[in-house]
Amino acid sequence: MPGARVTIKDLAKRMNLSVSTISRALHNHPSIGAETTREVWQLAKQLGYFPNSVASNLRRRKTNMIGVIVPRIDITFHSYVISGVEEIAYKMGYNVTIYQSRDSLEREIAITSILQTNMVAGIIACLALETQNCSHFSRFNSLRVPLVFYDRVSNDLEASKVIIDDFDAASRVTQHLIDTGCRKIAHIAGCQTTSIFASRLEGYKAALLRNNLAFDPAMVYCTSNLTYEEGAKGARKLLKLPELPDGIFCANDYTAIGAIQAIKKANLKIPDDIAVAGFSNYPVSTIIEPALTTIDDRAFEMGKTAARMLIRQIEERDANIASETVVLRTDLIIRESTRREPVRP
Amino acid sequence: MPGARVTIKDLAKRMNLSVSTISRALHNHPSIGAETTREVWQLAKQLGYFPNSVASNLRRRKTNMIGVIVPRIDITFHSYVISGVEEIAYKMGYNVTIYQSRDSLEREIAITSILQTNMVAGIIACLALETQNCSHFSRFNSLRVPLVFYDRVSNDLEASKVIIDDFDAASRVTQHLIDTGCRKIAHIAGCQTTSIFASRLEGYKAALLRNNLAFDPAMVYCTSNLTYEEGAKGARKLLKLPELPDGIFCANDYTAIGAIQAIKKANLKIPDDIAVAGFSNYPVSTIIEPALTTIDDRAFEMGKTAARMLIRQIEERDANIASETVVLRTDLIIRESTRREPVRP
DNA sequence: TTTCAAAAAGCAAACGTTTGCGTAAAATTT
DNA sequence: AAATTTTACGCAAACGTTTGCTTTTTGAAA
Repeated sequence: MPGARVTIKDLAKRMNLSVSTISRALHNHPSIGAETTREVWQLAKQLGYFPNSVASNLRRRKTNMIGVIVPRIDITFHSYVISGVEEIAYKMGYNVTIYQSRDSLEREIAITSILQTNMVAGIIACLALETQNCSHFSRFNSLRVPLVFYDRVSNDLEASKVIIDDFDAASRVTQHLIDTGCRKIAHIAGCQTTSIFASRLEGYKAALLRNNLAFDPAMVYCTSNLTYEEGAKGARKLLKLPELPDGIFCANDYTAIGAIQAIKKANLKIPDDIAVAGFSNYPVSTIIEPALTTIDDRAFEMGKTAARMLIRQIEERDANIASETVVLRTDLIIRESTRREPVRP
Repeated sequence: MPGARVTIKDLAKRMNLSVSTISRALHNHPSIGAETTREVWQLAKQLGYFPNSVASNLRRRKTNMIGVIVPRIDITFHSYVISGVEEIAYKMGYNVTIYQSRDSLEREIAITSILQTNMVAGIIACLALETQNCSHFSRFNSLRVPLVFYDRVSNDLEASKVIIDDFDAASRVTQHLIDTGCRKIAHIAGCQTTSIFASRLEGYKAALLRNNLAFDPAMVYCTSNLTYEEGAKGARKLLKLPELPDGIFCANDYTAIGAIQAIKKANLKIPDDIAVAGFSNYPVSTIIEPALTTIDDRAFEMGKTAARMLIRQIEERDANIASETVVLRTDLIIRESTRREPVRP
């Protein structure tokens, strides 16, 4: 950024003061006279001075940059999280730089290197689907760069986390399906090496067992990506079972919507023949017909919380905060896709 | 970022070489012996050296940071643009930092100041709805920081732009409605002080006139935000007109979806009673029933293009590229919401 | 008037790189 | 063998701040 950038030195020269005095004046340091301080500020404004944060960062050996690693920005959930992070960061004087791992471990590793050379003050990350081992993040422990994982987190690394209780949420959705009379509930599941999706499956199972309903592995369709297409495909497959399910709990809203459309195409009624529930409360869940029952995963809140936790750790580094884990409350949002007369046998 | 960070000095000490030699070796400078270079790299790796880009940026007086200002991250369109920007930036070795203006002029101004102190190498921005006057961006001209606007651009400022031809696209959508037999076409419009929305209205008008159809101001419903709710509200209002429209062109997909649901609620058939078209080709436009005819505004492409243009300007600064404007091709995507038998009177 | 403390400002080093210029040794040419 | 070029590296300043320590100035106490 060349051009005629005004520096602290220019101000010093113009006022016959030393650069240290100018610097202190601009920080309203008490050891500088009130009069001088005022004049410095005035001249700075007049000359269009802007502090150079690069120089400042170098000297102070810290930046106000928060590095955020998301699988993809254009997934609704993550765009909400980022929005929340930016909201808090902006208020607190931090900048947010974004990197997409695109669910690739290789890329995630490369990004951690970039973050290290960029001297970020802290990191917020959601692990790539491919990532099993998080050793590439461990360097930040020794560098004492705080790290907050959200949603897809790592358990084999000392780091803060903000998550939802996927087990509990899944179990509540399933219970809701049961409460509305479903007895043969299928599940369209995500990649089972990812803990949140494994937990959702477990929550589903637990609810079944709790209600003395048999768990049937044939009723679980595993996807790798939880896309709309996979949802539709899963539903079509479930519809070919000898015994049709009367409810489907999908591990996210995309698959739920795919499933709904596949079911409608098969001329079955939702929720009467099959009730469908999703997970995430994406905006589209109110658009689909019937509107989708789902779990609000509080993405925006998750972003804000992650940012607050991170900034606190950055600023109270001396306090050496032990890493903490926050579990956000989730809400079950009941809509038309499961709204049928409660049946009590 | 404290902790035991290894610097170039440490390497120099360990190898009894000067820091300049190390620096050059790490850049594979030809004036350093091949043997030495190899050894330096090896030691760097062994000691876990990472360059400090803050120091490097200061010395080189430039960063590899691209500042992106979007109205909101969680709007589908912008999240796609950002994704495209990040994609290119990552490949070219640039970092992307994101700021949300939340359509507030005040905040947009504050962000430009932040970008200036952060010494960004270049800026990609979509103007806030509130922004009429862009003088707060003009500082980057004198600082010689390249600037690329996308979608909502400014005409009273020397800067590159990547846009779509809103007039043409709107005119094509409208023509399509006419071709399918619509004769009384309404328009749900965006905020008319924003040029893209004004152009869409103009394109709509032009198509009408070209086909000898009267333009009726009562057939235009102006919204400020183009939200789902406003779309529904606009449709309800249009349905109360003495003469019902037989087609509605909506300035974006959100309003189109709102309109579709309002129309369905009024027990009118889409597209038979009223055909509906949107603008943007959001994912939800394939989910809504009937699927929505719309314009693909190529958001991801727009982001990639903006990033490429910006980076070229950053790197060829000497060449002093005159600002350029790129108009992206748009595609009319025809779906069920307008698919009716072509009527030729 | 001398003494001393407080207030206000300056000096200079440091942050970790990059880079123009200078120089010694080695290799090449006369 | 001397002169010249090439190769490989070092010196030191610079980028724009921040900050520990020192110095000067001012006003009050002795």
